[in-house]
Amino acid sequence: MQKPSIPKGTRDFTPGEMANRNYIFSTIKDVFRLYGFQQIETPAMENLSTLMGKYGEEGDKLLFKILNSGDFIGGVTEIELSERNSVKLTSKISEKGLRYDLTVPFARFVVQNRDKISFPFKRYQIQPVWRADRPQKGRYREFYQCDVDVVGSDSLLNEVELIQIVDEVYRRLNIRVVLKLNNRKILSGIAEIIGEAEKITDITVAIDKLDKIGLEKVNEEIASKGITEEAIARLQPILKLSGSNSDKLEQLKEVLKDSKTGMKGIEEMETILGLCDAMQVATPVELDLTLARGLNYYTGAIFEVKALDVQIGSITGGGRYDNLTGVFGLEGVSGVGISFGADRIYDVLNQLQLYPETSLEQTRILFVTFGWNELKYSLNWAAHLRTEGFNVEVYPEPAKMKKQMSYADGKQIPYVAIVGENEMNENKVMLKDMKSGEQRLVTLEELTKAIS
RNA sequence: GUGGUUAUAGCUCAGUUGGUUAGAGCGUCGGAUUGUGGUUCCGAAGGUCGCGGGUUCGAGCCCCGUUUUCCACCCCA
Repeated sequence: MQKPSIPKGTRDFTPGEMANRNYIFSTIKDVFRLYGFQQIETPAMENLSTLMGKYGEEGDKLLFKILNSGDFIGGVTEIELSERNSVKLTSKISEKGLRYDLTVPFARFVVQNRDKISFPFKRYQIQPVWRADRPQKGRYREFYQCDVDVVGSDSLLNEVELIQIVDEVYRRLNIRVVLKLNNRKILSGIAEIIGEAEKITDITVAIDKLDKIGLEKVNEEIASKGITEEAIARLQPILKLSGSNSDKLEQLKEVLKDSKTGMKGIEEMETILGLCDAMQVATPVELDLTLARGLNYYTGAIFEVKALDVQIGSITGGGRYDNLTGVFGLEGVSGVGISFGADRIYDVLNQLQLYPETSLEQTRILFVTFGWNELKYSLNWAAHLRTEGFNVEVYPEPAKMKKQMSYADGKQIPYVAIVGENEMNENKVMLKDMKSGEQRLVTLEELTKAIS
């Protein structure tokens, strides 16, 4: 007999775990709806041509590819096989892949369904994504993203609205967070000012590690990318920025005054921060230049949310992308969006034990019986109670009392209706409150009242 | 993809320098208790020690390979 197992980086969820996960999903969904976002779904698999090249070279490697059906090796020549070039061979034997995120499929969706949607289009999407990553803490190969995006509107109000959503979701979930904010235009301005505009990616990736590896190592890494000493020297004041958001912006204005792009970024940042103040966003919003991660397509604001009380990667992230649909042939549509990492939020909630107590209770009352006649009798009562909106179960066989009662206990069902001959004759049931242990003989009407 | 780490009952874990028939707690099932769960007592089922190979008279323990777990790097939710 074989021992069953599941692929690495994937997980099963028990009913208890699902109750907790659904609490997260419904909280997030409720807030999304509060701002008028509408739900869409896209297929788990996309054509590889849609996915490839959208996440950089690293991303392509992390895509799960689906083997073509049937004789997938048939069209491959001996020469191609003997070359042993996996990348080349992949395109011959696989044309579909599992989605890597929700943003690219969404871009595809917008382009393909442009006749059915009007801008600004506000959608949310809660679905699993897959990455062929090596699993570790807070990192899975299958995990859920909860995306909200607005496309077809340049207004910075959209950024602010997303921040309000973050604020509200984490307020409802009772998680203390900080929202880090950066702007790609400011980063571009920095690269421009130090005279290394083409090296912006190398520079930002290195800056991103400032917290982790320290100033010296960052400088080493930048130098190793072939950036001149002079440029590195000019970068130093930026790396050492400190003080409040407005302090930092003042210092940046001085440094970036000759960069049109950089100044535009600062202006955007000031607008967003100003509006957050005006909207009384409770979550601390922090200008953080080291927040440089991000997919290649961010062009304006970049967001990241970190939990304050649990050490885990970011639990929400996103940003503005000016031309995401461009690769699919629809130019000039700007979008901004964020993604809540449901599985990391789940880990945070587990660690902090922040679930509401009621989230386990599903069934309100269980009917426990002594014989098949009593069972039949109970089915009628149950049917009636269900029309009243109660979640009701009838134990499917007249098993031993202990067995039936243990079942109620295990599922934490708060009420049990015990039905024997005496109860049937009186047209009543014995209602037991499982918490207090008290029980009394009641009519259907009294029962309805007692368990509401 | 790189480096380290882990794997023993459904779960959490013991298991001595390599030595007979691999243990515990929890859970499950049965009984004490034929109209009463959560407490208690008794009992039972359940393991090719991740898998494959090697060393040895003898391997859960040592060696090699492989898969898996967790951690760090790369990257990311």
